[in-house]
Amino acid sequence: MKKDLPSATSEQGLAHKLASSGMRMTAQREHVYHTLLQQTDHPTADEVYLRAKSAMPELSMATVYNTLDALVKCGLIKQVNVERTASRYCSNMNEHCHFFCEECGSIHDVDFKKDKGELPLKLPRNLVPTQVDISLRGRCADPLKCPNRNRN
Amino acid sequence: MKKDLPSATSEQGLAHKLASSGMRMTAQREHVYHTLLQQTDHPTADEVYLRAKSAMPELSMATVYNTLDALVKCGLIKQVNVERTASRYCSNMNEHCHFFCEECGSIHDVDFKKDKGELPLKLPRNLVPTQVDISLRGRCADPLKCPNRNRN
DNA sequence: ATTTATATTTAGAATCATTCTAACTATTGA
DNA sequence: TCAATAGTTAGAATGATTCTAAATATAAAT
Repeated sequence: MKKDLPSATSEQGLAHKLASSGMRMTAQREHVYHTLLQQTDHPTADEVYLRAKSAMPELSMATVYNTLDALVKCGLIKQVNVERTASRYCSNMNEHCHFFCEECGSIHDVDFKKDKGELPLKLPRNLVPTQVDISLRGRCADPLKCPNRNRN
Repeated sequence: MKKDLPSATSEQGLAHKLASSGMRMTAQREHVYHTLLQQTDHPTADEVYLRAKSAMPELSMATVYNTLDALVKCGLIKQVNVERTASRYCSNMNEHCHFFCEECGSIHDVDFKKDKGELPLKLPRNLVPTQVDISLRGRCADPLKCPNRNRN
């Protein structure tokens, strides 16, 4: 399995993006961010906590929540809410949306087409959207064999 | 203000839809359903509880939750999750999506265009969606004057 | 009508994810 | 090196929702 070491690129990107939101770079933030980059499987805060804690045992849950918030605010990760259970976090920052398999609980990224025109909505002039969210639910081809079964 | 009495139509629709999901018609369910029809403003479970309770004081919160679930399962109402706070409920069953104003907290229904083609997604063959959800966030023209300010 | 089986309601306890608190520690800039 | 500020921590608190177990209502079958 390929586990990238913290790359200079992502470190600098992190420090820079944090700074430009008036936030400091810390060991915890760096570590949580890299934990997210290593396994791009839409973990919950709790899962991030468990993964990150193994290499940084003093890490607290509160810091994980704080850091995830910070990273979302910096535009380095996305918060994914396809279910009403715990939020999940996504380090894929390409524009995409999410498919939730109701059978196996996995979440799959779905890209937009190159030329995505306008959405077919009768949007009144008085409503000005800054964000559009599309989410799909259904089943993957074979949920029982899904490699992401209950984990993606 | 126009408050429709329980119409024969909606009562029968309710009884029938409940029955076809193997559920019984009860006074509580009827009352909660009509409470939802009377004010189509995306109330939370708690708000439904307060409104419904005034005319049926013995009503419990648990029953409101049970009933809302039942109505969602019967296809008589929709659960709306534009925020991670309490779910809201919508009795508009025309196909539509929701706009959430981050300024005033109001939720507005947005209809689809007649001919909504396909969504511009690169959907892999192995993912079969049964449901597509679009949600918008932004601001309404004048959130301060929004008639639905913090309540819609 | 009575009985029986099953569904529903209820209050309150329990749960889960998340946020808050207040003391402590680290980082930055003067 | 010090002061100011930001970040971390454990644990308590919160809020929405679900669970529990006893009481009640409904429907179906005598």
